[in-house]
Amino acid sequence: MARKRGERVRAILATAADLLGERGYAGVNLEDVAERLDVTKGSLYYYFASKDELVTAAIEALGAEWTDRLEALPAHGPPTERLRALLREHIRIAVREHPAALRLFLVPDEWPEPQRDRIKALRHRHDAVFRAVVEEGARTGEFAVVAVDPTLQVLHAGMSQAPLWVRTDREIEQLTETLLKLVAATA
Amino acid sequence: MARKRGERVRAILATAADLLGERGYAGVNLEDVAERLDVTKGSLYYYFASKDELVTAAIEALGAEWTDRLEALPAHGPPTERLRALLREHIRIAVREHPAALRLFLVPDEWPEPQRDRIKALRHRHDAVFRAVVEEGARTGEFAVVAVDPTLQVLHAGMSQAPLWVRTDREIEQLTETLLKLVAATA
DNA sequence: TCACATCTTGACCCATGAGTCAAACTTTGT
DNA sequence: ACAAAGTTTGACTCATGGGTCAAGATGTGA
Repeated sequence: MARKRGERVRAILATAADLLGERGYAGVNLEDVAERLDVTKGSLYYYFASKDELVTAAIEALGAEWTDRLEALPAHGPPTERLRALLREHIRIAVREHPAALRLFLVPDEWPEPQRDRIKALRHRHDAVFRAVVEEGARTGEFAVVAVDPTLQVLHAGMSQAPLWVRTDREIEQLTETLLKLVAATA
Repeated sequence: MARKRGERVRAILATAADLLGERGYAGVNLEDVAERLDVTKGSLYYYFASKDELVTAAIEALGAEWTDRLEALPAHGPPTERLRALLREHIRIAVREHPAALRLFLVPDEWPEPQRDRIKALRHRHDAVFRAVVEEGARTGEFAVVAVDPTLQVLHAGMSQAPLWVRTDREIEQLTETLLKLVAATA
């Protein structure tokens, strides 16, 4: 049944994403992915044609789900509140569910085009969520930014590295408020 | 002569650091490091006992030189100016000289203690340079920060990821000013 | 020129890990 | 109960890459 297959695939992708985050692309071997799932390597090749395929799909799946959750947040209210909610949610997911995601999206430079493009598309969609809010705030004057691009880049950088130092709820709040300063009106 | 040996070692470390940044720890092989230096792998083992030794030394050397240059900046004047100079210099070095340094300091989780400690010490020294300025500014009231730790963390994150998006001088300036907002007094 | 130390080489060993595949096992539909 | 489809296995090949080492090359000093 297709349902069962789908779940199998999802389990594989989730495990691969975990390991990938922990060790980076070159550090992951399919033997270990298989072992964590209590199957053998050959079995993975029944679902995926190659390591690259599996890895790309894993990154894609995690990234898509992540962005889905951000897009599901309420899209009304003042930009400051919406940005705060986005930052908090993103950092929460990173810290609590995917503490190793940092390395995950750091794609090797020498990857084949198609794979890189898929990851790029992912990043683009993720970026758009934050960009919309920042641009709206800048337009209405509620935000004061030096420029939109570097602001977004620092937001992403700060969020993605959060699990390296942040643990507690209080630290999540502090990081969120710190990042909000990037768009705050200055004295 | 000890002088020649020192230069040889430095050349090896620099090459290793480059490759390491491009591909990450697991992606680097000594064969390629050797080839770039026009020697054979065996020769590297005359200077370093193992891959880990070589890699750790390479990270250490690059990191130490980097921090040296930041520490050499003038230590007087108002905190805002000093922080601006630090950010600009750090970003310049990253973008122009070590665009691939991002992966370099992302040490594998399963490394032996001694190696990890050496890298940790490096980061600590680097952090201290920025911390001193931020704390001074916060003390005198020239800076307004949510908390010192998250502020420093976001500064580091933003700087280290700079080469991913920043190229031109103008972009370097914009990123610098954006990061300065993290410590700016709010309206 | 000779002896001694300092490199450098290239062939070698060995473990790891990607990818293959025929055979066996398990479902599912009839 | 049976057959076809779907899934898993484990043993296999092969390339890569860390690490070793004896032999040769290059320098240095007397």
